[in-house]
Amino acid sequence: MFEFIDLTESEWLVFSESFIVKHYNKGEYLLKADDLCDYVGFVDKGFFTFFYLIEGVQHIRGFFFPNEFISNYSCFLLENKSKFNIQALEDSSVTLIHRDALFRSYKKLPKVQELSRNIVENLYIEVSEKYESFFLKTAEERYLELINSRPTIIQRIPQYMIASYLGITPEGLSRIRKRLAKK
Amino acid sequence: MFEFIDLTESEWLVFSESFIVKHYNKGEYLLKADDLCDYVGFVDKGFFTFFYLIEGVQHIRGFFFPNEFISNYSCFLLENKSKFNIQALEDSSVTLIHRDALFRSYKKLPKVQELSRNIVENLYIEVSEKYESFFLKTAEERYLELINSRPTIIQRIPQYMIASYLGITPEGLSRIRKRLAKK
DNA sequence: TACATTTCTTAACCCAGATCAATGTATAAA
DNA sequence: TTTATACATTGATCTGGGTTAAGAAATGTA
Repeated sequence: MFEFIDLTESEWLVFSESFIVKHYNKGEYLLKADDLCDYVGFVDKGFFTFFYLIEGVQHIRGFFFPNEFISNYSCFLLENKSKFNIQALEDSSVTLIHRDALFRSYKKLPKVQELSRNIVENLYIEVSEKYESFFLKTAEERYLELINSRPTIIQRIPQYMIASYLGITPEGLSRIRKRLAKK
Repeated sequence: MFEFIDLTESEWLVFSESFIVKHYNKGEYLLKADDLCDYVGFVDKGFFTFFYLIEGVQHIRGFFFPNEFISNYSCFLLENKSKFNIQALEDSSVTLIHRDALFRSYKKLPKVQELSRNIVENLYIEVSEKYESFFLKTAEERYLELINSRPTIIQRIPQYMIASYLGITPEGLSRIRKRLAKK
C-alpha cells in the first residue's frame, strides 16, 4: 500500500491508525457469502481466491496476490450482503481498513480519497478489459492471454480453478491444452 | 450533472468555468477510433452509441442517454488512442470538460474529486454486473434482463444494434424473439 | 509400500448460437 | 407507383464447449 500513496509522516500516522493486520490460515475465509463487506485491504503475504457457489459449483472470478488491493468492492460500496467468498489458498496476511474509517479519512486527507479514486479507476479498467476479452475471444484465446499476462496464476493454482476463472469446465480446459500441445 | 454534486455557488462558478457545451447532429462523432479521449461529460439531450469496428462489423458496448456520464473512460484515464467510437444516434448535446481542467479541479475542489470517485465507482459496479451476467446467462436471459432493466433501449434502438450489444448476431436475436413469442 | 483422495484426461453425445444464403417487410426516394 | 435500401426472418449446416461417465495420474496419508 505504501508505494501507492505519498503522505507526510504525520498524515501517515493518522491514516495508518485505522489499519488492522490480520492473518488467515490456508482455507480460512476473509469474507463469506451473505456477510457484509465492511473492509478493504492489501495483501501482505500469501494469496486468495474470489468466488461464489451456485448449486455446489464454484465460480471463480479472481485471485488476490501480494501488494494487490483485496475486497469485494461492489459489495463494499453498495453496503449489501456479499454473494462472493474470499478464501486464503495459502497461509496469508492482509492489512485492512473499515469503511467508516476510510470514509472519515477522505475528509481529513484528500490524498486518501485520491488513492481510492486511483484504485477504483484501475479496477474499472481491469474489469472492462476482462469484459471485452470475454466478448471477443474464445476460451482458448483467453487461456493463452492468461498464460502471458499472469503466469503466476498458472503456476500456483490448480487447473480446475483456472478453468472456472476462464468460464469453462475442467474438461474444456483439458481439451484446449491438448489442442495447444499438438501445435 | 448538477444533481450529482453539492457545491456552493462560488465553487460551482469555478468548476463550471471549464465546461464546454457541444452539439452533435445525428450520425456525428463525439469520439472516433484512434483519437485521444481528452474529454468526459454528461449527455444533455439525445443519445449516443459506444462501439468499435472489427473487419467492418460493429461491436456495440453501450449507449449513453440524457443525464448519463459519457466517455471512453478507460481511454481517458490511460491517455491512449481510443479503440471505440462514440456516435450520436439522434441530434444531441453534451456538456464536456477537458482532462487537464478536471484534474486541476481535483486540487481546488475536493468535492469534484469526490464526484469523480463516485462516478467511477458506479461505472465499476455497472461493468462488474455486466461481466457477471455474461458469464452466467444465456443470450435469451440477457435479452429479457435488458427488456426489464432498460426498456428505453429496446424502444429506441434497431434490433441489430441490440443484438450486437448483447453479444450475438441479428439472426440469433431474431430466433430468440421467435422462441419467446411462442411461450 | 499400499491405499484413499483429489485432480486431470479422454470419449461419446448434445446444444446454443454462429455462419451462409435466401427471402420478407418497411420506409424512403424518384 | 415503382424501385432502392435497410432491416428482420428463416432454414441448413457447423462448431466450441457443456454434460456425463469412465479411467489415469498425481498427491497425501498410514
